[in-house]
Amino acid sequence: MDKPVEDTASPQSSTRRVYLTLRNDIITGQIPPGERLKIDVLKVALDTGASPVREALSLLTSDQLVDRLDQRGFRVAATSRAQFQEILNLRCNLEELALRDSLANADTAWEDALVLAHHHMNKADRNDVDAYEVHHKRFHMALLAACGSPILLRFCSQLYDLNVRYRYLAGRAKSYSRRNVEAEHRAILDAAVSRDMDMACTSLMDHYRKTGAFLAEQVD
Amino acid sequence: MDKPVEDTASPQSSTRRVYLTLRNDIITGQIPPGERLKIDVLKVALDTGASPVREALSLLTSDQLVDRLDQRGFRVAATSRAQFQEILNLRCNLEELALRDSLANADTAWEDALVLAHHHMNKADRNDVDAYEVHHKRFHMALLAACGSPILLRFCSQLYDLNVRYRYLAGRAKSYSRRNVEAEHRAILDAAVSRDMDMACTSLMDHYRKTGAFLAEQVD
DNA sequence: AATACAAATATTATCGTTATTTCGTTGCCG
DNA sequence: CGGCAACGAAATAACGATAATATTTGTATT
Repeated sequence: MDKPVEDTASPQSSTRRVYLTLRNDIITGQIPPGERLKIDVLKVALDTGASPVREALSLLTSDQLVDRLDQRGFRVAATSRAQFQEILNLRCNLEELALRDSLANADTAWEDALVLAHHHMNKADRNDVDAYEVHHKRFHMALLAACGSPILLRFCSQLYDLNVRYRYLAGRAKSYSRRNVEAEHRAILDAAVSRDMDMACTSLMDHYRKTGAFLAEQVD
Repeated sequence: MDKPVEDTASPQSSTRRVYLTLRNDIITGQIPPGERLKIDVLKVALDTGASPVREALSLLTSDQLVDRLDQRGFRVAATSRAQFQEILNLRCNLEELALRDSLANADTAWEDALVLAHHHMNKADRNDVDAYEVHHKRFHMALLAACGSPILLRFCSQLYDLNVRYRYLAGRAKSYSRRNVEAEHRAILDAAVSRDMDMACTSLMDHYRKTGAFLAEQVD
C-alpha cells in the first residue's frame, strides 16, 4: 500500500513509523475529523507501546492535525469551510513568496529536479490516488525548493498537507477528473523553467484558486 | 522568576510544564545552541520522568528549537547568521500579511486590547529583561490578532520566539538601550489605531529591520 | 436532581532492551 | 622500538513496554 505523503516503509524508529502512519490516516480521511484517538486502541492497532503513540500524537498536534484536550486525550482536528479558506489563502500568499525567491535563486540542478518531478507526476497512475498525491506534492515542493528558506518550505509543506486533507474529505475522484489539471501544471512548469516570475505566480495562484473554488462547495 | 515567553506557573500537566520550562531556557540562551539534551539529566533536573521529557523535546522539535538526531537523542538547535536573516525576512513578510488583514478586520475590542498591551509594555521594567519580553511579545501579537487566520498567527508566534532567541544570544542589554524603541512602538501603535495600513506596515518593517541590522553584526 | 461510587482512560514512572559511542587493547607499519 | 589505526568490548543513553497513579466521566442510588 502506497502512502500519499511520505514513505512509511523505513522503520527508523517506532515513533516515526507511528507518526507517519497516523498522519497518513488522518490526511486521507481514514480517520475522520473529530474522532477520538484513544491510546489503548492505537497501541494495539499499530502493534506498539503507549510511549511512541503519545509522542506521535504530540507531533501531530504541532502539525495542526490533532487537537490535544487538556487531560482528556487527543482527537483528530476538526475541519471547517472557514479553515479551508484560511489554508487556501495562506497557501497562495506563502507560496508566492517562496516561488519568487525560488525563481530568483534557480540553477540548473533545481530546474532538472523540477522537470523530473513533473515528469514522474505525469507518468503516475491517476487512478491510484495515493501514489499520485506523493508525486503531486513533490512537484509543488520542487517549485519552491530553491527559495533558500527552510522554515518557509516547512510552512508550505504543512499547509499542503492540511489542504490535501480537504481534498480527500471532499472525495478525491471528482475534483481531479473534471478539470484539465495537467494543462495547469504544464503552464506552471513552463513559466518556471523560463524564469517568468509573474507568469509562474499567476499560473500557480490560478491553479490553487480553481481547485479551491471547486472544493469549497463540497466542504462542510 | 518571571518567564519571558509564557507562564510556567500553571502546572496543568507535567509534559506542559517541562515543555514551557525548556523552551524558556533555550530561548533565553540558558541552554546554549548545540548543547546535548540528555534525558537522564533533564529528568532529574526537572524532577519528573522520562516520558514527559521525551514528549516535551518532541514538541520543541516542531518549534525548530531542538534537533532530533536519529537514534542519538536531542540537542538544542544550532544558530547561524544565515538563519537569523531568514527569520528576519520571513517575519517581515508574514507579519505584513497579518497586519494588513488585522487592520482590515479591526474593531474596537481589538483596538482596546492593543492599547492596553502597549501600555503594559511601556509600564514594564525595562531592566527586568524577561518580564519586558513577555509584554513586548504580547504587544506585537496584539497588532496581528484580528487577522482572522489562527495558522498565520501561530507561524508569526513561532518566528517571534526564534527571533527572541537571537536577541538573548547577542546580549540583550545593549540592543534595546541604544535605540529609541519606544518611539518606534509608538509610531506603530498610532498608525494601527488610525487604521493606516501602509504607515503601520512601514513602521513595523522599519522596527524589525533596525533591530535586525543591529543584531546581525553580533550573531556568530 | 445531586452526590457518590465505579469504570475507563490519560498520564507518569519504572524497568528492560537495543543501539551507539567511547575507550582500551592489539596488531601492523613506519 | 614507538606510534597509529582498527577492531572489539564495556558503558552510556535513547527507545519501548508495562505497571501504577490520578483524573474524568458515566451511572446508580438516595
